[in-house]
Amino acid sequence: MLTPTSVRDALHSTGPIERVLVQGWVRTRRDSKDFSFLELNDGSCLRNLQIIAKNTLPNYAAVQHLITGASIVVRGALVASQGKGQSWEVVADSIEIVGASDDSYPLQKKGHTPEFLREIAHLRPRSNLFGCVFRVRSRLAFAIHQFFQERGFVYVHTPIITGSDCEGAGELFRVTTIDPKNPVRLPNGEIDDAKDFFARRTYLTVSGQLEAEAFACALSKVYTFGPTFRAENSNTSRHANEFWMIEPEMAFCDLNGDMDLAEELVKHLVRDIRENCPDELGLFAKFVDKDLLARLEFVVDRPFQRISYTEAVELLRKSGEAFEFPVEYGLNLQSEHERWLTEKHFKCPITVFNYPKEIKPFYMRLNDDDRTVTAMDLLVPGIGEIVGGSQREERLDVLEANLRRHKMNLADYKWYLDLRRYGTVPHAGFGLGFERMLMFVTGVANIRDVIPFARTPGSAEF
RNA sequence: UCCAGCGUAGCUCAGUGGUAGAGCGGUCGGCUGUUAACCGAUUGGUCGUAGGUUCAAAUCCUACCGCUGGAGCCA
Repeated sequence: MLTPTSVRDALHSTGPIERVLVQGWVRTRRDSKDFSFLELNDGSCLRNLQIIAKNTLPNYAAVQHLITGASIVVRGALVASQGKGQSWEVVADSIEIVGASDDSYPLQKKGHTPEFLREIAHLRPRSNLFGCVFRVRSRLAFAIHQFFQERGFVYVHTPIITGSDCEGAGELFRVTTIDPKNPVRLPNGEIDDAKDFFARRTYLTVSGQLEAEAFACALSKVYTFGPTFRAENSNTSRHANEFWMIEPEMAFCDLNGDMDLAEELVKHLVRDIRENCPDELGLFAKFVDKDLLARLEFVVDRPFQRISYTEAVELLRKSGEAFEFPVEYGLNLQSEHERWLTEKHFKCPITVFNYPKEIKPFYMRLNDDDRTVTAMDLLVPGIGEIVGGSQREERLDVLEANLRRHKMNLADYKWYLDLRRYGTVPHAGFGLGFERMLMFVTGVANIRDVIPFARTPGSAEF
């Protein structure tokens, strides 16, 4: 019984192999006089394996009708190629046609636009571009775990269904088993949430941060890595309603430690992908973003710039640039402002920290100036915000005051306040958008093209 | 959700008031250790949908749908 060899392993062979078994999908066929060339791809790598199908094969007539998309199992010999372009090829003894394809198969061997491929999300991983994207996605996820595990972080699975509805991170999807045609109602006519499955209102999580804080205040260094849901009607290339997020949280850590970790993480991930996915990056550099390799090198080589919000506002005001939106202390930085800072002024990733307390959520730690909180946003060229984080308010009285100032119900946060009541410690963390990081390392410009089956407003077909 | 642009063959696009087009793909044939192969022929259309203007609409107008880019929200 011959065990299958992947295309990747076959192409990396150090010598000829008398008997190999390879299987996959036909990318293209070229006929020669007495034989046919088949390009076989099995997704194990970007490159195809060339199969020589001689006209002495009993099913040669059928082989000559193989077109793009067909699946085959090939038995034969791996030999040094006579042609240019590849060092190894398989001379087939037999070709079993497992599943034929026909002329309605939408993928051609020529380039397709990502927009078209998005409409056939079930077939697009068979394209070169998306095969590369999803191999890199897998490697990036692995590199994230590796980074944290090597540094003693504990992986925490925070809940996907959550009861807290006011984390300040946007609109939430409701989770309910209430029959919309026949809900149990209160005397005042409102739906009785106490009769719902969890005996309260529940939602899909918008962040695992609050739960991660609880675990950081026990296991010291933790991280989450899981799906996140936002019900915002966002129609941009950087937003999806279901996305993955990495949220480290560290006890006994301040904002500087937090910024150090974010910078170290981003650099580690870029370095890892450069080292482990060179073929994929080569394809992105060729067909997606010509400046990709130079930008990634730049990121690895140089320290990220760090400036306070106040300094950023000063720089923007002195820039002489005609911005569409006003630059003023106390206002949020607009996309155009962030872009100017990272793309035009510093030309590298930057971390902006210490934002006015009025524009940031309740859990961020108040600075001694009483005006700013220890927020930090890591901005990268081309994408904008990739990391958002802060040192958390660990002082019980200040946190309670924050909750009141944000008009939030203290009783809903009893367990969160307990963390400050019993053995409170300074702690900090951030959220890294997994897809945004993937966009950054691949150069792919639309978030819908780095998610296997994207969920965006009006779109959940697959 | 707001602003702008675009919907023509399976794909990428040209056609901007007067006969529906090209390249690629598919099919057939030729040539050939080819490799985004090459050469010839051929196939292929509710011009996004519905109204309207006009002798005549892919082309002009209106609405709707879809997609793309930008903005807001943020990861």
